[in-house]
Amino acid sequence: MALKYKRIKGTRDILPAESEVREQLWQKARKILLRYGYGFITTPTFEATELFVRSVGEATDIVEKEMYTFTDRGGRSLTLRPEGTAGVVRAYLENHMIPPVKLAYYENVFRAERPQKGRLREFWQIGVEFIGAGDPLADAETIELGLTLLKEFGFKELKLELNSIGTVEDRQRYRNVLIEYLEKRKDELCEDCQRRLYRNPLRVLDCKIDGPKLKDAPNIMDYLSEDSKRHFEKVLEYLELWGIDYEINNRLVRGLDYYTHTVFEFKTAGLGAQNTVLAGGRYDGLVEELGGPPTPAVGFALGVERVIIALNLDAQPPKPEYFIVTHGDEARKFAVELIRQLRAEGISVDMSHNPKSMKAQMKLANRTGARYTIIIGEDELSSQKVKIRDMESGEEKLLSVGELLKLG
RNA sequence: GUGAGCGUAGCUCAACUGGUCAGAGCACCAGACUGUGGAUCUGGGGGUUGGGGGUUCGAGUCCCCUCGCUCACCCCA
Repeated sequence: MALKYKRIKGTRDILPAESEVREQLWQKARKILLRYGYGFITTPTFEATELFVRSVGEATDIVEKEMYTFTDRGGRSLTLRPEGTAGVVRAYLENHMIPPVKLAYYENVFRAERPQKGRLREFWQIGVEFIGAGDPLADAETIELGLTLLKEFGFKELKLELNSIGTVEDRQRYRNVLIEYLEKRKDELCEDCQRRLYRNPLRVLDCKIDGPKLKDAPNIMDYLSEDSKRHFEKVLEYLELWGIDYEINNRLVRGLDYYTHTVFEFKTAGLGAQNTVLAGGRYDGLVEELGGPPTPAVGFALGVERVIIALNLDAQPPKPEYFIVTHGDEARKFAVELIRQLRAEGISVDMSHNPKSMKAQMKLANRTGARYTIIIGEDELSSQKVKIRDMESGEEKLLSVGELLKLG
């Protein structure tokens, strides 16, 4: 194959059939989001680099090595958004929105990772941000909304894992204790974890190699403040009230620094190593971090491609209702006018734009999947009728243009 | 960034230990059917076997480099 231009690694072409799948997912999501009081927002694809460094966190992998950052012609450092929350919070502040406010989006995000199953460099997320609500009910509702969306998409087997990482202070306290604990076992840790020990000690517990060995590691629950604990318990109470199954995973950590208190992930089979389809949590410090007043918030994002892969979704590309086949120059001219009228009436109809044999036109008609073929030739012109052929049954009947238009 | 596997027509794949091995099916186009698709038959276009170098009388087939794809690690949706 000697193609001159190819897709950039980790990007995809979304063809007509998959476009239908995505549209269906988004329509389902929209319907439910409206039910929960969400409005929709679209923010720019790129923002000032500093916005993401500030919100996602300087020391996170996303910021350190996964951002598509470039300098524009004015010498400003810009970045293709690696996630959706930062831009939405920025827009919330910039547009002086009044809390509480619920904002949902469907947008592409970019991360320069090595692609693999369920992981792309450009991928799409459906996300929600509930800004200005600090009550545990908001956490619980957000989780319940995520579950509702996934069920609506068709998921049957889902595992909800959740944890609380408390406030920034709680986490700092826990971090210190954990580092102390890990330092004593430094020699037993794998290479990666020795490196992670000071940078991201919470991650060590999640390590596939070392995690299981550290059964007696300090538990974050023991280091949460009373308020934090109570908040988390309230969240669990609501989930139980609604009969939502969950599993507490005290080693669940998120890769973005802005999270506080509740963090959660929905996992599923069929995704290879990337088994999380939806993840999120509370981020009470972010609005303030970005220059606003102290404002609690909670949200999540789900990976559209992961949903499609996990559920093995597909759909038919759109088909026209009619396809016009002509014989002779006069008939073609007649068809050109007819097709315009039909389309003006809202009917989907197409024809061959290159003059071809009737056989070739019929083949094209067949391939487009049209329900009916409209055949126009000398006979039809002289009788002022067109022949409608049912492509399924092969039945044909003559109709006047007026009758055809009425039929729709 | 690290590791493993794979790269032959648009697609799915053949070609024994290096020797008519550059093929098949599907798809596409045309004809059989000078006004009719999806079936059948016939024919046609399309590949510098990802690219470069090497070994050899001779290389998709062996060696090296390179590019690309896939999966996994890391991390994440």
